[in-house]
Amino acid sequence: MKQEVEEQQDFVKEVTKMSDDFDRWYTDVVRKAELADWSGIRGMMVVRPYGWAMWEAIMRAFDDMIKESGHENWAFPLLIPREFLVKEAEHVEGFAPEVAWVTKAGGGMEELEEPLAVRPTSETIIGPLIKRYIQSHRDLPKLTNQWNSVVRWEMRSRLFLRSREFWWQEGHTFHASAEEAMEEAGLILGYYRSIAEDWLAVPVLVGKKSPAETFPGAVYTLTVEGLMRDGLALQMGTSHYFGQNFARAYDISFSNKENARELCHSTSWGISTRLVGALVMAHGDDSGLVVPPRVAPVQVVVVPIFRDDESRAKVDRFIKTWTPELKAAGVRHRVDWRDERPGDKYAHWELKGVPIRLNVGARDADAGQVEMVERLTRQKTGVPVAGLADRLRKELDEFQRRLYERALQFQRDNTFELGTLDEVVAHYRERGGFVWTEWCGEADEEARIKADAGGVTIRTIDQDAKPSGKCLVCGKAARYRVALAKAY
RNA sequence: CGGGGAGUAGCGCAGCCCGGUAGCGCACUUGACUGGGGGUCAAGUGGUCGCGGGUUCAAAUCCCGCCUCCCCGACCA
Repeated sequence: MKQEVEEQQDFVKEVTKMSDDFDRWYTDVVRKAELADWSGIRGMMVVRPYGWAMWEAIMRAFDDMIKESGHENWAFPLLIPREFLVKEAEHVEGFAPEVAWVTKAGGGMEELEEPLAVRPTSETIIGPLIKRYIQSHRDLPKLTNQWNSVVRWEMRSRLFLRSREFWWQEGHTFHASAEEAMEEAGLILGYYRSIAEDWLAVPVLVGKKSPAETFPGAVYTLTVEGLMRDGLALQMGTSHYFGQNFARAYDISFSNKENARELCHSTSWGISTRLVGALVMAHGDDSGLVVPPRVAPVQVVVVPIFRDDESRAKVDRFIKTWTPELKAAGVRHRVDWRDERPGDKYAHWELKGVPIRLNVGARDADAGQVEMVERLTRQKTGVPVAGLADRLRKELDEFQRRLYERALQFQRDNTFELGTLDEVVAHYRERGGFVWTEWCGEADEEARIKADAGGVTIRTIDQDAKPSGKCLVCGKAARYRVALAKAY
């Protein structure tokens, strides 16, 4: 027996409404739900335990996936000698504007003979180091990954989405053949899709980047693109195939079965703490966060309700009869005994997006039940404590599924099909979302879209589609079916 | 990095124009009554006024330099 809550708009009062100002809403939620803060050092953030715990859940999930397929974690240096950094011309050109340099060191701040770059990504240090470990075709594939932070000197920053330092994983793999390397890039993209969809409950478009959006130095870049609730797209993970570009620059080669020297084929791929921002912007509402159960630091919060020592003791005893069962069942839960009023606690945990709250008072103890309230609809349901752990696991699975369904519906409602640049320009004057259209493949036409439609870019190319129509810009025969969007 | 705005208690702000030794709300502490959606009352704690320099008998207030944050642009996971 479920009862609807009449008015649910204003339960959490300390967050700017999403509809009033999405950017302020986002910042309010990230800070007030205790995910992260600015540090006072320009562009550098502090990730707080509640935010980091979500990243930890993502790390665990992804780390399990790559271990399963034979990848190994390494640690490579933070600082990259200039001579290494500059070897792959296209790559350097792409990253040069945002590299931070160490030029002085020691007590006397002595000038270094060779400046050291703080890694913006590690291709250029891993390349020259990994070649030591690759001699023969028997040493391949080399499937490496590292969990670390990197520094990119961004001019404008946003919590989780763009900061001068961010935490991520960067995978770097080396293969004996192009086919195998391309397969690797595709395998990882599938993992990224799973992280986004199965774990974060964010549906994504999966495809290839246009040349203009391809990672510097890559032959091609694969991407997963999510849609945030303000209609902007967010790149949630990329996987790059390098061909032999990096192997050539760093002479990463091996002896094949015929004892001939051959260059490796390599890939790299990454997902970052940006995904925590994605989860906020894809699921949040005017009351704050809504956290997908699979990555939720707290899946179930218990709010005891009592009025004196006697009822407090009674409620405490009652709660202790079933929390061990929750623990055994792997339900991440917390009992909130803080000395606050129940209403405060409700608002607090709603802002933090905890999927399920259990209100437990003396009445419930007598009845052998709890009052279950779920975060999306705030529906209240009386649930007997017999079999509570199983029930909660079912509810959490259901919550995860509904969150994904809701996000998928949103994505569908905000995905359009248009044929001409004029239509695209008109569309983005009014709203956001993805627009599928067809494109000839020329860089000038791509630049034209960006210029005319106010920053709209090609987010991804559908690799399976065979276009039959005309390019939206020039009207010539189209070669690619592409998804457009304004993006973060 | 260009244009605009701002830094005063943990948070949000007033005071600055017109110099005279620091204030309000929330939070916090203690106590009482309370407790199923952000309660009431009372008494308290907390500040080198972003940093450095200058002018002055005297600087949160005026002048110069720097740092940080916010908004708008160009660059980006």
